[in-house]
Amino acid sequence: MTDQRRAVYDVLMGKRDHPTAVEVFTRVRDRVPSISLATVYNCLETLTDCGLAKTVADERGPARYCPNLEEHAHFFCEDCGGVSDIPLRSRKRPEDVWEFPASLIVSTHEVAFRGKCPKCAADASAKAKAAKRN
Amino acid sequence: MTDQRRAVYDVLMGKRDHPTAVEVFTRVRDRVPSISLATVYNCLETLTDCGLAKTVADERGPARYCPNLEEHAHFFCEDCGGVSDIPLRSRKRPEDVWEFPASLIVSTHEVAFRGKCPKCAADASAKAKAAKRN
DNA sequence: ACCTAAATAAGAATTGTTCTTGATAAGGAT
DNA sequence: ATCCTTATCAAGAACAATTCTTATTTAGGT
Repeated sequence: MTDQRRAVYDVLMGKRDHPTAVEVFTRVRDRVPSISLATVYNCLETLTDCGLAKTVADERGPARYCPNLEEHAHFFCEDCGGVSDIPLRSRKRPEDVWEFPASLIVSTHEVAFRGKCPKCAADASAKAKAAKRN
Repeated sequence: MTDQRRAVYDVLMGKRDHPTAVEVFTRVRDRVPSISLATVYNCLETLTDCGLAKTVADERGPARYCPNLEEHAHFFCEDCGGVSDIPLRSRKRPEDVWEFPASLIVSTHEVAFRGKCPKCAADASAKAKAAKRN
């Protein structure tokens, strides 16, 4: 655990959103001004290899990083671009919903939902109402 | 529907695997030798916009394309790199397994599983047995 | 203090995809 | 049939995100 790795880890834990590597880079430079983007990538990879963070793939956009180690899915808001965690219901498993062929071995899964977050959904319906009145 | 689009569509339907844009490109050149990769990208985008195909994002690898319009998840084999479709159990929904905050509106989801396909799982266990004997 | 292995910084290189530009073609109006 | 409008295409440049390469720095063990 080097200075750089500690700083990257602290940044990730400090604001528990889902920053991209570049966002981590800009945040971490406050503490380690000499750090390079490549090092941030290296540190993030090291942390995920150690199981201290997870990567969140957002389609073709930049990868995001997540300090939530619980099993969970991700929700991507189409309007504001925000990312949030969606927990698994207790005692439920993906196998309850999808039908796997026998003898297929599943080791991991990634689940992404897209739509409107509560805030953007409210904004959109408020806007729709306003349009109706005119 | 132009020649190029028809050819791309036929390639996608002909061999119902999950080709990348480059794979589609090499296959479609048999029929339309003058086609360019950029046109293949354009055609694939047009087809997905029309709802005739779906894109399958494989982490940071190249995007793949899928002619299966049914709702389904994807399985990525860690060993052979193969991609296969995983159907939803009848009358089951992702909402059965994940807990969404109220007033969040989900419009789409993408589900990816990783692990070993039946073939690679069999190969791996055969190899493990062989190693045990020695 | 020295040696070795690992981590870092800097920037080049790579990969997959999108954009730009001018050329080409298709369909409708004259 | 010719012109006009619009969409599509081909080619390659541009782009963004990430990875690789190389030399330098650092830390820990002898």
